[in-house]
Amino acid sequence: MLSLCQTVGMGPKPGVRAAHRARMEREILAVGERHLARDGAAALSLRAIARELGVASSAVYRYVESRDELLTRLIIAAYDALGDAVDAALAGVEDPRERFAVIGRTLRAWARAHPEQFALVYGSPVPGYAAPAERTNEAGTRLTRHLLDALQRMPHVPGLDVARLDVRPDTYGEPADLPADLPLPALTLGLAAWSMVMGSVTAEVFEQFGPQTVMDWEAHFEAVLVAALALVSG
Amino acid sequence: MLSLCQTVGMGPKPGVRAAHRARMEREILAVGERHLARDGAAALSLRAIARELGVASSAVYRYVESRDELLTRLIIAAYDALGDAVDAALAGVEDPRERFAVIGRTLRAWARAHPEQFALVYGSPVPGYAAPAERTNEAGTRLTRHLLDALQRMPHVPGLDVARLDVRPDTYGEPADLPADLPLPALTLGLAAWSMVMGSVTAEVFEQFGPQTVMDWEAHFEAVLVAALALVSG
DNA sequence: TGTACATCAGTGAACGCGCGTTCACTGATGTAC
DNA sequence: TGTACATCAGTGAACGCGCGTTCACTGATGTAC
Repeated sequence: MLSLCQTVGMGPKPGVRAAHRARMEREILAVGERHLARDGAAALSLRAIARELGVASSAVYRYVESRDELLTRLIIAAYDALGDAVDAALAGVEDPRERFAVIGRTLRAWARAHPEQFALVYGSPVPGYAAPAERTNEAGTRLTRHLLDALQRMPHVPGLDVARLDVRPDTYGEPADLPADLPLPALTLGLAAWSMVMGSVTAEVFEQFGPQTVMDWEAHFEAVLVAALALVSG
Repeated sequence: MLSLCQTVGMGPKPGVRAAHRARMEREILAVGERHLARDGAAALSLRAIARELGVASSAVYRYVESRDELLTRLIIAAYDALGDAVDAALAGVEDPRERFAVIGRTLRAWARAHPEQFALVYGSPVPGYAAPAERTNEAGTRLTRHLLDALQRMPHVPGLDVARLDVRPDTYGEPADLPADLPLPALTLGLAAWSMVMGSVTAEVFEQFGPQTVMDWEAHFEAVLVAALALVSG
């Protein structure tokens, strides 16, 4: 891989060191992800990671500024893993209603496969740690952008009399990614529909409904998607 | 209070000790709640509680079996605080649709006032700790019982063509509290509507929508309640 | 009412653990001439 | 191509911290006669 880069001449030649450094950074992140998945964010420990890598605990500080900085990287990695999954799942899907459903299904599948990562980004915040928005924002909004795009492009056929939604324009702000031409009721119902999807995934992954309530989550979730879409788009 | 009990003759007389013990138990729980609110469940520490009470760390073990047992008590206390709030708010409200809305509003108000308690019971699970269901179940289902009761008694006018909900009866189990005479589509839509409410509260309290998206959460939440009720009950 | 004994609350020291982070250091890898 | 110097990776010891939990103990509160 090193020689390949040199042969093809891409960028400054990496050298043995740069290659090792890149591999080490990847391994730290990978081990961190495994520990996260097993023990949760609060228990994430640089010493434990060093131990597993067979290296002195101080060596990790060559690659990572601090525990909190590693947490930040793990958050970004989680957002990106989910974002990549959504990108892949959306490929070739044109109909915006179907795109909404695909985003929901992908979120659910990813959350089930990586519950601790899901908790890290969409669950309760890690106490004593606040992710630096300027580093996480870009990865964190990938899913949201797809979602708002789909909402904007689907037909707006509210599933209820919108006059009953007593919402004024200044209820919502103007974040960078919010499409300006999304009519107000569609925005309200879109957020509501998405909260329904998120709430369902959360209920399943965190087992909020207690035992013996929902037996077939797959079927229930498909019904939730139908209801969510009916709300926004008829 | 002590003398009162003796005079009225309720049960075995408490004595100075019993009174002190009861007060101590209350204080430990209260300090625990404050620490929980400030630092989160993962940081809950018996030593810190003892320190604040001005007592040797070992003394706490007279009243609490272990850290995990205290966590269990705090979970039950949180469920009960929310349950009490819901009970109080529901008093005098007859219309089941309004009762559904009141439950939602109370949940939101309580979650905003006690975000860490909310996270403890409805957020990501505490790693390395599983609440013993036999102790938490009763308090944990108080809200659910009110909810299912309201769902059962409200008119069932689905907000969409129920034929599109391809849900079979065996999608759901038969937990003790699930009313048997709740028709299948109403159950599906009820859970979906409730997920929407929960998802909205979670989004607000955990700030999942990013900055500058929803400015007036109060107004947005009222719209969510309207949408939720429209889904189940027209 | 008074005394002997049992129960309980709280102490303080200790065990053993893991953590984040720093620091002076050795040895290997790169770079400039 | 060879040499002198700068950079980097990794070591191991240390600092200071907080934690849960146990244990033998003192002194106060209750109970039975």
